[in-house]
Amino acid sequence: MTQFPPVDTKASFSNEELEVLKLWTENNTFQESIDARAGTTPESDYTFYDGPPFATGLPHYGHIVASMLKDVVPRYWTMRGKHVERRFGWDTHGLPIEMLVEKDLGLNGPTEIREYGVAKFNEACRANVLKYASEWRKTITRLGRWVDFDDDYKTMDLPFMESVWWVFSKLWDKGLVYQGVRVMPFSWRLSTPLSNFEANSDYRDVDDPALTVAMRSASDENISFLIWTTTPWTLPSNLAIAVGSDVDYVRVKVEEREGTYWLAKDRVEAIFKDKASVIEECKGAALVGLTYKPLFKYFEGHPNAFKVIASSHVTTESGTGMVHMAPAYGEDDFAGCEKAGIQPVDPVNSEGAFTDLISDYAGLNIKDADPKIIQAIKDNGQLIRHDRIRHSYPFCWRSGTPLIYKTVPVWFVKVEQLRDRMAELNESIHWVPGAVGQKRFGNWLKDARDWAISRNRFWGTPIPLWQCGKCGATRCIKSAEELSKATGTEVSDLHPHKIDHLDVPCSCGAVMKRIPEVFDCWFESGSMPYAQSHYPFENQESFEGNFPADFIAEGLDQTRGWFYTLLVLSTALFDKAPFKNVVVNGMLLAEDGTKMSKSKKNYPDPNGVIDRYGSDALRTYLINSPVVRAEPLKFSEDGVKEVVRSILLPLQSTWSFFTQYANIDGWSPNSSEWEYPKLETRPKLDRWILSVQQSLIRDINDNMEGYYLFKVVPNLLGFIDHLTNWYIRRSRRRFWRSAANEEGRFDKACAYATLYEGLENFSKLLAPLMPFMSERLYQALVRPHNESAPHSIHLCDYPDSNRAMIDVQLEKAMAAIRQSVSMGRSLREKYKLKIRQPLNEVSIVCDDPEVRAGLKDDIELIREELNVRQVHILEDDSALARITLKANYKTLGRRMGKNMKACAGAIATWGRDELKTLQSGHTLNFEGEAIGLEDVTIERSAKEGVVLSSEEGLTLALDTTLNDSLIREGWVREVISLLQKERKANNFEVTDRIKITLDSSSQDLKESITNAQDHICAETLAQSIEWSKNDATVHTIDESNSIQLLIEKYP
RNA sequence: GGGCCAGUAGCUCAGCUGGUUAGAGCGCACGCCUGAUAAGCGUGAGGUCGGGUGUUCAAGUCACCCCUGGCCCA
Repeated sequence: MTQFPPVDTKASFSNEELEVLKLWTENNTFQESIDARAGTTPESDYTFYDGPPFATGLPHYGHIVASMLKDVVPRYWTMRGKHVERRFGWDTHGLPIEMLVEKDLGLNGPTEIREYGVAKFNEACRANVLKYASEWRKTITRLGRWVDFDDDYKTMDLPFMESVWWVFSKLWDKGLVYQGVRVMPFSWRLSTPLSNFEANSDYRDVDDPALTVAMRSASDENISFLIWTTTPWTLPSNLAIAVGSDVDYVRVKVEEREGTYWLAKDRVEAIFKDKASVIEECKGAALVGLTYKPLFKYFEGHPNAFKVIASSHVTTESGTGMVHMAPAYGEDDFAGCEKAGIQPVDPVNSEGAFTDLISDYAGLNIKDADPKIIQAIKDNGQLIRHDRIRHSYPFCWRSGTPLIYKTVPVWFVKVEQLRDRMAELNESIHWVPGAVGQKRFGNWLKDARDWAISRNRFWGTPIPLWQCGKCGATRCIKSAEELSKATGTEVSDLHPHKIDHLDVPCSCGAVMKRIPEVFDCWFESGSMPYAQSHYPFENQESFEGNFPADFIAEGLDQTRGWFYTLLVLSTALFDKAPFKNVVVNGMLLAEDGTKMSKSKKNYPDPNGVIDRYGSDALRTYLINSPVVRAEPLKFSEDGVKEVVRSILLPLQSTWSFFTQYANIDGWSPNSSEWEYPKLETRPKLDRWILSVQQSLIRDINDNMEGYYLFKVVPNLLGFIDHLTNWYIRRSRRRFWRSAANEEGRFDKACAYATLYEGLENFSKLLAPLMPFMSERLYQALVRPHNESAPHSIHLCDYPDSNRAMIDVQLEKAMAAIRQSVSMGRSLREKYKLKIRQPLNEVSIVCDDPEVRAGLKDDIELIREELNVRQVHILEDDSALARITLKANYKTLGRRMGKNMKACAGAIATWGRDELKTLQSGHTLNFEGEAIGLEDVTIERSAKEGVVLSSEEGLTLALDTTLNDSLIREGWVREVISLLQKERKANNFEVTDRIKITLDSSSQDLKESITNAQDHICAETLAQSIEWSKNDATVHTIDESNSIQLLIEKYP
């Protein structure tokens, strides 16, 4: 009869996982895991927010890491009894999809999109944005992530967009929204601002004019300030000169030139070679406030302008160290002038031509105007140098024209006003790792600036502001219904092309039109807590009961992204932090440390890795990597393989071992044939492994509750070592031996019960991390024998540590035993004595009486492991080791101070006598200070044939002398081992009986074997041993003895 | 240019509020057990803790400066 399904150790983990997926789908297990925990109290709810990804490409490792975190934590809390809803989110608006669609349609920028038709364009975006959604679903599901794809949220859904409007309207009502300008990369060819990302995508090396221009002091015609620029067209808009406060400046007289010039000291040689002589020198701060005559007349009299101002961005690496400031055309210029109270002027239109403000060049493209401007300065005598420079400059990646930086009107949210409160609320968030929240995020909050939330694009949530062309009134529309009422038109879609034709009547009698901008898509993802539930239009109660989220997870790059926008909006709306716990993951790099790159193919396809090693292995590899501590991970397929080797295979092997023997013995947890022994009646080894397991459960729960996920796998590895390399190894014989008598049968029952409980608990511990392997264990071991057990492990409760089962003394003693065995092996290695060679005795010395008692209690175990006839546990090691004492710097350091070195020197001369004094409770004196037992550490040096492990306070000596009896016993062990190997080589079942035929030329060996015949037969399940000549392989036992052996199955 | 993180064995990483023999895994060398497992087990070699200066009786750990790499911002 088979109680447990046999384990196919040849099967691939990946294929077995597919079976598990099938099981979950058939039983609708995910949904049940949520429903089963649905409680009536808010405390039973655990809220998780999914940060929405963009599905404009296939999921890569970064998404897989995030998905894994977003699965492990919710699974854990579900098993802890929480009701955890998990809705998948999609980011659907914004540039990534617009760019793809532009490319598909062969369009170039806003002008062409308008010609093509915004409606058609937007519908194309809508149709394409979820192109990869099914691939995503497939990969994420295969990874084992449980998340609801059916009840997902998309930022382009009407309810979502309507909630975004509501969020915005709240900000509007609170007076947190205003219109301003911002300097952005701008393509005059396409008449549109670009994102920084776009501006970075096409840098080219180009030649540009580099002008050094003299700005004449307003008070003294003969003094000039030297500025430098590569964009002559910005000179008519110059409004200030910036200097660095701490930079050294000089005024110089130059050979063959009239007047004197101010410039940075470090730049004199670069500009004037050796022709300049210094007249005056000072720090930049001393120049601030000096005034100069405008280079052109167009903006004469501009308030606060034409002064020297201080700015932190000034360097002396190029130019003159005095920076030309045209605030409309550079971000630094803008910021510097804003501080100095200088409003920007912008005489360039959106096609890149000068406006009427610059009367001489009106209508001329700025690049075409460059030569004329240069000529004008030259004619004035203010052009000091005219060079050409080759530098890297951004180009419009669409039209191939040079970009300019230019102010554009933008809608802002007043984040600066919320800044302090945001920092306070941030304190309440549990960040993992902590430094990301305190340092990186905290610093970012400290100098947060107002947030530009508008974009001049098409596919997005429109900003719901309508403005009157006549009176200038602005109205914020708060819902689809309000828009319907105001316009008398049914509204079922809020996208710009569906509503922009709707005019809202103004109280002045004219009509209001919607402003052209759409929201920055970060505004939408920051609105996600409200918008995914269509709050406040629906689900008011459930939202308010579950806000803020218990947990979110995203990558380090989201510090300025999602984490930030969530906090801004929740602070403004609810004065609350939007989430309580956040795990931040690092970036994934290719194995060589460079960025993962599709074109370089420097990383393996994720689906391929899952096919080869399975999702459990990939998940475990990732969660045990630096990436979970927000550090970068160099992804290595070998690392995934290593997880299979170090965790999955040992575990499978243990499972298979258990199954094999349980089926032979007909054991099952509720079998009427077998007694089920109480824990306290079981042998020490059993109580030990279960104690270790309870300690493990305690540690894992502590780490999971603190979201320290990276600490979990090392815990698991430690347990697997204890289980396989000690518990099972030590228990093998217990499973195997015949259970003929009462005692043997009871011991066997203990072993089965213990290993079974160990495996059951361990599989539950693994469940959140390795949902597949744990399910397989559960289905094979637990389900068939417990009708009331839930049908999936993921419906079970997570193990809670039973402190009563933890026996600290026992764990300590066992650690000492393992250490002793390891030391014994080390000595055998040193003296080339293999384990099969029995030895006379080993002595173990330990000064801790409790550990000593533990060792004594398990003397038989040590005897067996080290294959010695006698084990002595001793208190006094004077026969084995020399002793020196050493100062305990930690306790003495503070007391001794400068005397520490002398004191350590004195203690080093002490020996056994001094130690005895200290051990008897007395103290010794050093320069007036009393030194007690706590203040010294005992250092032992081994005598010959002895090893020491100071860590465990253990000393071990091995008697390495051999005699005839020991040698002969070794031969027998050797022969048994050869016979077992032979059984295995012949693929015999472990229960097969055999017949042995031996042949040897050595009379001594024959004699020894004959004397031990019964023992050999019992060990190898042999019915008989015969001697006869045969030509089997010759096995060497030692220099003078060899043997040939044959075995056959006994009929 | 700024903020943050990292730099420890050939590789990937631990190392608590400073305390004296700096650890683990992989790889390497050598060896070993086995009636679950060779995708096993053990032992060993291997480090001027990125560089410098300082604080201290004592620095991988604290401070300052510099170098290299990453993320974000400018």
